[in-house]
Amino acid sequence: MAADRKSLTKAKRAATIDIVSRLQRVEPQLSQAERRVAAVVAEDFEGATRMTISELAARSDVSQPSVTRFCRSMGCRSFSEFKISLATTLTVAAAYLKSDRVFEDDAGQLAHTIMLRAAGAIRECLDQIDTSLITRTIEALAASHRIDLYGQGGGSAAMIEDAKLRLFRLGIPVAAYTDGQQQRMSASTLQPGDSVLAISNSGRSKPVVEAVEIARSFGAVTIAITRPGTPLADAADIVIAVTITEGPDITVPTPSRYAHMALVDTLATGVAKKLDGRARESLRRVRYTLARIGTAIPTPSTDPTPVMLQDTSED
Amino acid sequence: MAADRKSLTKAKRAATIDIVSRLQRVEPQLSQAERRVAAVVAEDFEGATRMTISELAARSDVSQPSVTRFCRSMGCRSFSEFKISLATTLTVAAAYLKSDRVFEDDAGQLAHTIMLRAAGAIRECLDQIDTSLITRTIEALAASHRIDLYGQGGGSAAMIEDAKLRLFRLGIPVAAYTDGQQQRMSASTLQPGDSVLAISNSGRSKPVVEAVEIARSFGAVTIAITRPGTPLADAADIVIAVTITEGPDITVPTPSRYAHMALVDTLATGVAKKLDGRARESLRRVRYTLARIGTAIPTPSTDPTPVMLQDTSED
DNA sequence: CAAAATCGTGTAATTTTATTTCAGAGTTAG
DNA sequence: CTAACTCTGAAATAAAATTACACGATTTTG
Repeated sequence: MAADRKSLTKAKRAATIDIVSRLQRVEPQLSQAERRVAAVVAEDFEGATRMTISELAARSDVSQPSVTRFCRSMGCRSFSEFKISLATTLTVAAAYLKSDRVFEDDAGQLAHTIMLRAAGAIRECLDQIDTSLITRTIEALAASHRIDLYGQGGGSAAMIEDAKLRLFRLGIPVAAYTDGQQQRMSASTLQPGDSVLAISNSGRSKPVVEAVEIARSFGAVTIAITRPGTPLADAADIVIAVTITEGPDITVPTPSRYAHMALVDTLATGVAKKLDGRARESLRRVRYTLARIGTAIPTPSTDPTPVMLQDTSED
Repeated sequence: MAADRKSLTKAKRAATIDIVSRLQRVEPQLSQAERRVAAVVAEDFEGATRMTISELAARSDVSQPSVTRFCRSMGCRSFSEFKISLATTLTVAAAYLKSDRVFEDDAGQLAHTIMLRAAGAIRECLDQIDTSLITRTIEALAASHRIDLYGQGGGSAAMIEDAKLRLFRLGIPVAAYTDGQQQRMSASTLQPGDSVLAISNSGRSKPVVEAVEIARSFGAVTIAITRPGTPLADAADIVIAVTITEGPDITVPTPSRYAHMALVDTLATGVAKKLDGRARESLRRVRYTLARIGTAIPTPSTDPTPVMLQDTSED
């Protein structure tokens, strides 16, 4: 009884965190009926959050009071408190703890998991960036006569492509290379006043590292968005270090791309602000041109579509 | 039909997430009593998850049925469902914007703004997706003999490129076209059993719309990730509607790309789960091959770097 | 402008859900 | 074998949530 009271007190605080692992921990101390409830809950955590006490009791083949007792044993004051705690736990778990258990049956769950992780990556990135490096990078890019972008492999290649557009729109001479050979070739034509921006999640893409080393040897400012402590990080002048937690499930795409893209957006916007007049004029021209060609003629309907929507320059 | 889809979407969405932004969105449509409830909830989301209906009614100074009606207006079937949804949302929200970091300098503020908006776009997307369409799309893609990806303009082109990699890694014959001419050419070689996935933020990229129409006429399943009510949305069989709030500043890249990428990741993961064995084997081979060539040889140092990090397949 | 229809709201009834009480069954210890 | 104890569910109770309904305010319509 004394132990009971004590655990209850402790539970009070712990109840807000991780019901799932708590369930596993206290499981041996549960009575038979309670254990049956635990089993049913464990079998479908998600569903448990939507059950009423009578439903759960019926499924567990125990009485309703036993369910209430179970909740108390779990450190919750009531059944509904238990449900709320469980729901909270599951949400966190979806993204971080049980990352490879993706509910294939429910597309909503899947989307939820993926997107939560994506947003998490961006947040993680925001938490760890060194703003002084961002400032330096923006200055370097804004002052560059020419910018080369290097990335290899699918994810980074796409990000490089996107980065090209971001900078290109500002009227900066920029080129993106995803091929190792071309990267090295381009790198050897760089000179002081030029910059290289290399993106690699692993930081171990050999061609990229080599190209960066070449670029550096020719006096270009080399900037890398990558993991710290990797060959690429060692090779570059300015290293924007990003470490994103990866899930173990290989079928889930890495969320680091979101962080990289967010960084590129930040840099591009920073450069745009720095160049202001010039960049704005470039952007204006790009938009104007696109509005006239290669686009469906805006339907003059009653549709109150804002002008923005007819702009395809952001496609 | 439009009304049909809309109501279906709304009903389906109920089970999904982000009550908070939905609250803000539907707020103007609420009645006076409901709005009072909304105000009380908004004032203390956290606390609302622990209130009973009578408590909430008393605090809002409305009757209990009004609270129930409020929950229905929010797309929940019952008060308790509302509470669970709210609890989930809060947890998600915490994960999305829990960066307590305060930035003093300009670069930091910039990064903060950009990244918050990026995360916001993903959340917005999560809030508005119709999960049944996601399911249908995953099924269509998984069953396809061949998949064509169309996107034009910078942002979408990069996303298409990324999507190609995601699907390609699963062992699916996939091709990405960013050129209008090529899109049309490829589209006319499609046949029943093939699919097209088109991405466009504006939904008005003429070549893409035309290519989709051609593909459709040849019996391919056409899927579009775009804004609802646009030419592209009209042209495709399955429309995954995404409307992302755009900022007025033209120097800031559109955040819709994050949403599109997240959707592609969701679809790709869904397809991977569906194909499971086959996809896993493909992924394994891709990784194995990449681990042997084109990569820096892992330094056999004391560095406790997990194996994952030496994998460049996700670059 | 008045009658009708509609909408929003609360009261009261009803149903559903959760908790407490209590007694019986099973278990262990002396 | 019995006393003390634990576990459990039935039943009672309390609480919570929903439905049905009616009243008053507003808008619509002839």
